[in-house]
Amino acid sequence: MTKIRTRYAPSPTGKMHVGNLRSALYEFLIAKHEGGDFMLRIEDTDQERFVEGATEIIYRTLEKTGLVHDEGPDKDGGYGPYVQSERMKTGIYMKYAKELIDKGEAYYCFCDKERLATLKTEIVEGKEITVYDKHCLSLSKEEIEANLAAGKPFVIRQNNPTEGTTTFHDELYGDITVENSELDDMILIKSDGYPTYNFANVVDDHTMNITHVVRGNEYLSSSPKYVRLYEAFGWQVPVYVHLPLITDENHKKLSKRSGHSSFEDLLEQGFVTEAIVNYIALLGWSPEDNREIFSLQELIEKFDYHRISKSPAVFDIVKLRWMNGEYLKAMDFDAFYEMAEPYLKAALTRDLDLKKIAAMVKTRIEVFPDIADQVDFFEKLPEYDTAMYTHKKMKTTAVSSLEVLTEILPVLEAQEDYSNDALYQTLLTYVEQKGCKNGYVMWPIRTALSGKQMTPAGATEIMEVLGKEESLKRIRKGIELLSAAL
RNA sequence: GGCUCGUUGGUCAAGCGGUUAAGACGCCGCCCUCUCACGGCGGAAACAGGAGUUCGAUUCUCCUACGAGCUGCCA
Repeated sequence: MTKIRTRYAPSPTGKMHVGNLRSALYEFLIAKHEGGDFMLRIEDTDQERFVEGATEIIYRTLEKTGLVHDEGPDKDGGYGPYVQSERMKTGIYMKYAKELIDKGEAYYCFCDKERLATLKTEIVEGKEITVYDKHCLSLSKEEIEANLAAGKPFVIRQNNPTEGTTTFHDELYGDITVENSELDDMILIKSDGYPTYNFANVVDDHTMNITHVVRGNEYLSSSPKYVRLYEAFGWQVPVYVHLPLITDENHKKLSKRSGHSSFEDLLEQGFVTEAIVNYIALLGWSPEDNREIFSLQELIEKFDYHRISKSPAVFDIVKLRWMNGEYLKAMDFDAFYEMAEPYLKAALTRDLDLKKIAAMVKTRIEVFPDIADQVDFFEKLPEYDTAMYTHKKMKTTAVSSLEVLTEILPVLEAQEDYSNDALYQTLLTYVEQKGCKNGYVMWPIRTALSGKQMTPAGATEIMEVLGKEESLKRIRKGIELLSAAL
């Protein structure tokens, strides 16, 4: 069996969106699962849409996600160049286009915009539907020569038959057959000399020995035209794997405007790379068992592309958040701290034990920005309503809380050891004396310390972090507020 | 409009002629607990509709509906 070669062929037009990333991931996995090669090819044949820096984003993203390419512009594997604009300079596309012309499978077209405009047949949903009428196919050799000699702008179009059908096979979708009359004579070479995606893609995939063409579903309906190109050249048609679309919650194709769907945006929102990769791997593919958490290495082992689904998948940020939380919980503490520290520092300016706080928060957040809301009370006691002291389950009321706080204050004032363990012992002793439930005592103290309904830690842990002075200050404040309210 | 593809709970999905139709996220309830979270247990929630084929269809075929993609000198 020949070695599998797949490719990720993005056009450098901006950020890498989740759909792009998933294509790259699947292309990588399909190759690596079989010990094949994965390559990167930059498709920059549209100079107008080229965005400065976009190529760098592609490199950075592939590197960060671990989708290491075996060949690419920066890693010559003998099939270069790997950038289409550079390939064009070698004359490769024009050479093959001419070969097609010689075979009668393509032809020069000198039609200008004005003539094309007369072809407009109908307008559907604001878009003009034009079908080229093969006008230039009937040009004589002499006319063509004359036009060329006169320097008249031209394009080269594919010459598709008007009768019969074309069938191609997709690994996921099976055989797809279309009437040749539906195939319009698409442009192969643009008037600026650049090849269109349609042509460059076929030429490059063939000349770079790509065995499995893996790409988005949006190419499914134009694939018959590509297959005709392969056949016209007499080249072996590659294995096709068309991937289902990823949509937003409204089932619309993920768009830049719907926001936050690019890989970089997700990182900014506090997601970790591994979780993002893991999540998108499951968007359109599932393993044989029920497992959901996979490292890249494990994905390589398990990824059988025949299990890719055919229907589109909705990108669910809520589930991604859950998965990210799973990754944070499983993360080694030092690694977690390193990533959490900037968020901690942004939220806390006092001198507090950030590591202790990080540990508290680790199992309680899904993404890093969640930290702010969790720890804000350490920084500053918020304004709070004394109604919070009344808690049904804890059987506490404003009156009972005032009593507890008043009784415990001198004890805490006398206490020297403000470690969690020591404080906890002290409070338990008090609970025993009183003969009440833990919560009856803990709730009012925690409330006074935090001013919040919920905190990432219990009363004694909070005191440990806050320290004696601040803890007492907050408890006195609680007594003051309760007294005033009663 | 034409062509192509798709359609299992709100979402991701398993299923590939016979099942009480998995599992996960989310949601709800209970337990655990120094509040919340974590963790544990449980619950509500689905085969788009209609014809066939078959002893039997979620699984196969056709039609309809809905959705999406393409219909660019964009990829």
